[in-house]
Amino acid sequence: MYNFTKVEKKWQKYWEENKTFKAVNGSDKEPYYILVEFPYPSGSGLHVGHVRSYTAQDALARVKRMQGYNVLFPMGWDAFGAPAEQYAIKNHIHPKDAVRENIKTFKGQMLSLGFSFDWDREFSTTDPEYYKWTQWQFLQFYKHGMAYKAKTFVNWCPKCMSVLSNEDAAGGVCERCGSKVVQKEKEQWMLRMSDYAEDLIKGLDDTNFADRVKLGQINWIGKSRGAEVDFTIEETGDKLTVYTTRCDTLFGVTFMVLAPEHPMIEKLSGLIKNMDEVKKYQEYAKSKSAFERTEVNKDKTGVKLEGITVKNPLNGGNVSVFISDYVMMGYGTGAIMAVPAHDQRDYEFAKKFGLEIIPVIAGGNIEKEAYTGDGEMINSGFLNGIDNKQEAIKKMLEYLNREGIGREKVNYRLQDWVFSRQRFWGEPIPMVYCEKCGWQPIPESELPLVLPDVAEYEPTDNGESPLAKITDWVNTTCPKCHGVARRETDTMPNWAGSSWYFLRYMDPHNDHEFASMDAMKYWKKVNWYNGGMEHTARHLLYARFWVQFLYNVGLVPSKEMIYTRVSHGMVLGSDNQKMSKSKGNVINPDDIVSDYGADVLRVYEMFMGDYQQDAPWSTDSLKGCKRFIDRVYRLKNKLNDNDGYSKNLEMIQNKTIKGVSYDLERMGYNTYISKLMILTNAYEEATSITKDDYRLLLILLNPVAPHITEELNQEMGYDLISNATWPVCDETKLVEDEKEIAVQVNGKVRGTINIKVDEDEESIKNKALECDNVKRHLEGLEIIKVMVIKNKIVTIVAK
RNA sequence: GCCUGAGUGGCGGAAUAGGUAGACGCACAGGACUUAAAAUCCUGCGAGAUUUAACCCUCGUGUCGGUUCAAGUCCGACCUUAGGCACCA
Repeated sequence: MYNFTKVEKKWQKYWEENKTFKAVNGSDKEPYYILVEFPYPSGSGLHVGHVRSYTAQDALARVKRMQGYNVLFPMGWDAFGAPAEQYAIKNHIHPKDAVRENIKTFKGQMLSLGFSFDWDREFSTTDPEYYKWTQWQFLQFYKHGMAYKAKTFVNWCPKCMSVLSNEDAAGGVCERCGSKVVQKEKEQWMLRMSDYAEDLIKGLDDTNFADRVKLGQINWIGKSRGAEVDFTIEETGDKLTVYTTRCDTLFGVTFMVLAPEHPMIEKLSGLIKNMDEVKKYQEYAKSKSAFERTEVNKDKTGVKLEGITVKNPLNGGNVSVFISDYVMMGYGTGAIMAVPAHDQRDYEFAKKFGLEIIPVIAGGNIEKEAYTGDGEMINSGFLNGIDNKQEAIKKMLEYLNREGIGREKVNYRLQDWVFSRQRFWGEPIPMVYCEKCGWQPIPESELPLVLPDVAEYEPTDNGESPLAKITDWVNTTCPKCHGVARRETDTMPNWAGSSWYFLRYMDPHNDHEFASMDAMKYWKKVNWYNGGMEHTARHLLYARFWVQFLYNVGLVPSKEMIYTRVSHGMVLGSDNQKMSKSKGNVINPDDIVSDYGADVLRVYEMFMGDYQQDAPWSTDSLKGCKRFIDRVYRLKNKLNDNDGYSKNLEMIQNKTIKGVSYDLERMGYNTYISKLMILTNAYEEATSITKDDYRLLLILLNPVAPHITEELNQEMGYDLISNATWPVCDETKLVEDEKEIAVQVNGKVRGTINIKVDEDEESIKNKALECDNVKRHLEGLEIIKVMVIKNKIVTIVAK
C-alpha cells in the first residue's frame, strides 16, 4: 500500500528537527498542561499499556494545540528503584549505567510512536540536577518541623539479612528465599503527613478528579468521628484513654484491650503479677509480620494483665484489662474499650476468654453473635429508652464532657509517611549525624549530595543501606561544630521524585530554584493528568501532600496543582490475563510498529474499548484498524477538482466534527474512531470527494494517526496539519428537515413514520394511526391516549 | 467483611437528557475478481417460531421484583467477576 516506515520516520525527523511541539513559557496563548505519568524505565522496554495512555494524551495535546492553546506535554523518567539496583548488584555495574541504557530504549520507542512530547523538557529523577531539588525540598520539610526520625518496624528477612518492601514480603514470606519475615525495629525518617489529613480531604473540592479517584483518596485517609474516653487505673491513678466510635455502648464495656506495644504496660510492670507471660506475648506479637498480624480470620489471642483494677466510669463495674494483637498501636490511642455484645471482634475475644457479655441495645441474640444494628438502649442508665444511635451518642458525649472523662475526637487512618529506604539507588537523605550536635541538615549550598561512584551494592547484614559500607562517603564533618560526623545512609523512597516532577516540567532547566514562581503562575496547574489506577491512591496522595506543604511555605502558587485526574484501564493479553512473560502473552509494541506502523497501533489502542476499562489485546482487531488506515489512504484516488466541501457530505461532516470533539473531551476515544470510520464509509460511497473533504478527514484523524495524515495532506499541497485549526461544527448544516421516528403501541414499536421536523402534532398523530402495522395492533382496542414526543417517538396507549 | 468498577450477539464494544438495543469493528458464511492465493469489493449475520418468500410475531442487555405510556438506562434486593483496603475500635 505505502511504506509506512518511511513515512513515519520522515515526519518524526521533521518534528524533532523543527521542534514542532515545543512549549514556550510565557506565551500569549492560553496555557494547557497535559501530563501523563512518567514511566519507570525497566529493562523490558515500553509496554503496550504505555502506548494506550500516551496515545490518548497525545491526541488530546494535538487537538488542544489546533484549538489554539499553548500546550505543555512533557515526558521524563522515574528511574530510581529496586530493579535497577538488583540488576546492578548482579552485573557489577553502576545502576546509573543500566538506567541510561533503559532510557535510551524507552525514548527510542516513544519517538517511533510519534508522541508530541516537548523533549527539551526531558529529565530523569536520577539526574543530580533534578534530585538536588528533591533533597532541597526535603530540607524544607525538615526545617519546618515536618521531617523527624522515629522508630518503626520494617519487614526483615533473617536469612537474606535484608529489609523488604511490603510487596516483597507479601504473604508474610520473603519473596526471594521463602523464609518467614519478621518485624525489626529501625529508626527511620518520617514526614508528618497525618497533619495534613483534613486538608487533603478538603483540597479535593478544588480538583476535578473523577469521583472514583476522589473516593479512593478519601478512603485512604480514613476519617472517623468518635470519642476518647478516660478510664482510670485504681492502683496508680493513671489515665487509660481509649478511642471509640460507639460511646453509646459505654454501659456494655466489660473489658479493655491494649496493643502489645502500649507504653502503659512498661509503666505498670511493677504491679502486673504475670509480667513474664505478658513479655512473652509481646515477643510473640513482634515476631509476626504485618501480614500475619492483620490477617482477619484467625483466632483471637491475648493475655490478661493481672493485678490491676479498672472500673467502668459510668456504672462502676469491674473491667479487666488485656493485651492483644488485634489492637494496633498506630491507630487511635492504641487501646480500646470492649463491648462484646455489639462488636464482632470483641465478641470473639470474650467468647474465647469466657468474659461477660452485657447487651445494651435491644435486638439480636448474644448467644450467637454480636449485634451491630440499631435499637432501643437497655441496661444503660440515663440512656435507657433512646431508640437510635445518633441520639444516644449525642447524650453520652454531653455526659462525658460534663464529667470531664471524655471528649469528641476525630481520627484518621492516614499515618505519617515513612520516608527512609535501606537502599543504594535513591536520593540520599541530606542529613548528617554528629555525636555532639545530633542530626544536622547539610547546608543547601552543598546540594546535590550525590551518590558515590562505586560498583558494589550488596546490602549490609544488619539491614542498613549499601551506602553504609562506603566509608569515604559516610564519614564527614558536622556542619555545625565541624567535628567528626556520619552521613545518613538511608535513601528516599521511589515516591519522592514523583511527588513534584510535574512542577519541574514547568521550568526544567532552572538551576537556582526547583521552578520559578513565574513559570508556575503561568502554567497554573496540570489541567489533565492521566495515569494508572494503581496510582490513584498513594502516588496522588503523596504528590498532593507535597504540594500542599510547598504551598503552605510559600513555594508554589496553589494548594492543588493538579486539576483533572483520570485513570486508564490496562491492556490485557489476548487470554484476558495480565500480560506477563511467564504467561507468554506479552505483545511488544516494537513488533507492531514494524509490522503495521505506529499509526495503526495508535488507532487500534484507541479503538480497542472504553479507555477507562481494561481491554484484551486482539491482533485480528488490529488488522481491522490497518484496513481502516488503508481505506483512508485509498481515498486519495477519489479526489475531484471541485472547490469547498461536497454538498451531500456536509451533514455528516459537521455531525462528525461535533461528535468527535465531544468524544475527545470525555475520553471517548473508541467512539471517536468509530465516527471517523463512519465518515470514511460515507466518503467511499460518494462518487468523488473534494480536497477540502479529504483534508477535513485527515485533520480529524491526525491526533491519533499523525504521520499518514500529514503525509497525505502534504501530497495535496496544503500547509502542515500541525499548523492547522481544529474544525468547528456548523450547526446550520445539521438541521434536518425530515426524520424517521418510531410508533409504539402499548410500549412496543409497531412501525416507523417519516415526519417533517416542524410538523404539527395532529398531522403526526394521523400519520401514526394510519400506519398499517399500527392499525393491525389497534384492532379491537380502544385508544386511550396518543402522545407525540417531539422528534423522537409517537406512543399509543390502548386497551 | 468494607469500598469501587464491570456484567449487552461467536468476540471487542456502541447507545449525550428513560424514547426504534446491538452503532463501529472483528470473526464467520455466501458471492464477485483471479489460473490460484493474498488483497479488494458486494451480501448476510442476537435467539426462536412460522412462511414459497416477504412482511409479521415471540423472547432477549447477570437474576428477581418495582416505578413508567416506555427501562440496558431509574429504584430495591441479590448473584458473578475484577481491582483496592482490611482485626481502624
